[in-house]
Amino acid sequence: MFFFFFSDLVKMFSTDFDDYCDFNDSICSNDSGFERSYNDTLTTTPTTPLKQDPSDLGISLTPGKESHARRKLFSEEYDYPFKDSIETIKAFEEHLKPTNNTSTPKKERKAKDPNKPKRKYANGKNRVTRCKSPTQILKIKRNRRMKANDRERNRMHMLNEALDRLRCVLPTFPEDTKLTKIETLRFAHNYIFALSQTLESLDNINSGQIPADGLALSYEKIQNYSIAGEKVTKDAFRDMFFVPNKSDFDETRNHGCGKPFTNGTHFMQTPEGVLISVGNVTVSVNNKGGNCITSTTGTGFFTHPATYGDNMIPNNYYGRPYGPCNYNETYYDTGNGQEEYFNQKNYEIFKNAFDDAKNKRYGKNDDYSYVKSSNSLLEYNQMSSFSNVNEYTQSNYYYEDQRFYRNSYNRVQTAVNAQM
DNA sequence: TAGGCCATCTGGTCCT
DNA sequence: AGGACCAGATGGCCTA
Repeated sequence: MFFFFFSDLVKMFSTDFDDYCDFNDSICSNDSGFERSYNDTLTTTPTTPLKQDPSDLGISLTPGKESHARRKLFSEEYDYPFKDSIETIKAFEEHLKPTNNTSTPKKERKAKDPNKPKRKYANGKNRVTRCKSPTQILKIKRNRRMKANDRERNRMHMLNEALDRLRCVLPTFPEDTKLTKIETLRFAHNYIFALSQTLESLDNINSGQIPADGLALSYEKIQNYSIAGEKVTKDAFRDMFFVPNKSDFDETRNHGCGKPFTNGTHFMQTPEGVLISVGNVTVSVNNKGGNCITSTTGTGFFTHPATYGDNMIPNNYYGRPYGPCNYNETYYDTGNGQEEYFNQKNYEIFKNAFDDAKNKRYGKNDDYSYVKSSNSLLEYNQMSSFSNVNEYTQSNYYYEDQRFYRNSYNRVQTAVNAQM
């Protein structure tokens, strides 16, 4: 990366000598903003423990008293983003330094006279600082401002890098859509919430606190679930998980995206575990190795067609049909007379299918482009701004859960399964 | 052209 | 004094 801007070069080679000196003072000297902020981080030993690991997301799992200590942003290990410009500056400094071949020979220093009394300097109140001219004050201020700008720029770059790392670990889709900052944070919040709820439900099942045929979670429980002191309301929950209003559920077509289960919740207990509906993703965790994520994003395959035969029958669970990892049928009929749970093999299939799907274009409706052109990403995620239900269901493959229509669509490749 | 998103600059505040 | 953090202002880019 090269952060040396043309305007800087103009300054550097400005015809105004004072301007040049100002610039040289602030940038090219040992007191430059770039150099100081970089070198300081290499030499300064911080008094407080720093989060210096670049891979550290800055998240502490052990809550403690928050320290207000200021932290150094960079460490030796950190790949400082302005190295190139620093090297450029250093090179330019070297260029400015007089060489040994100068035509004006250096003056020999006079030897110090040991008998000469040392000059005394005033301290404290008696010390009088030398008056600075307005030009000098201006230079100092300008220098400080440039250094502060530099630090601020670096700080924001670090923040953006952390956001990028966060984006990488979120199961976002479609894959080629980059979440904005606020969307990234919201989604991370929701994702953690969903996972924690899933784990909690599974723990309750395993400990026998909740009967398998009961409801693990309800809206009321969710409402009382507090995250960082903030209560999750019913509407907020719906928005958080990108699901449409329940009234959007199309009974006649018996499909929809991210609709709640027919018991009114997004969580479903099964004898094998728990199902959680998060937008257009269904997460299933059970105790028989059949954990899976099912998504209807059109970015992957439901499973490899050869994995099971045509006698894979969509089941109905409380009126909400779904495929594998379900209540009544915890295995696949492979078509070879074998019953097969999700396993490593299926996981490999998923991975391969997902890679294949990256390059796959879709059919006549060109669903994704339609989604992108019809609604902003925010609407797409929140699913809260749709005034027209049809706009949401869209009559395309993306928002129709193809699992419901397996017989008619015959394994349309619009869903993804993954072993957790 | 308006609105959303983003990067950057800037001055203020708090802390060491 | 200087660094970290914050929020407001501003301008550029992109899209509907």
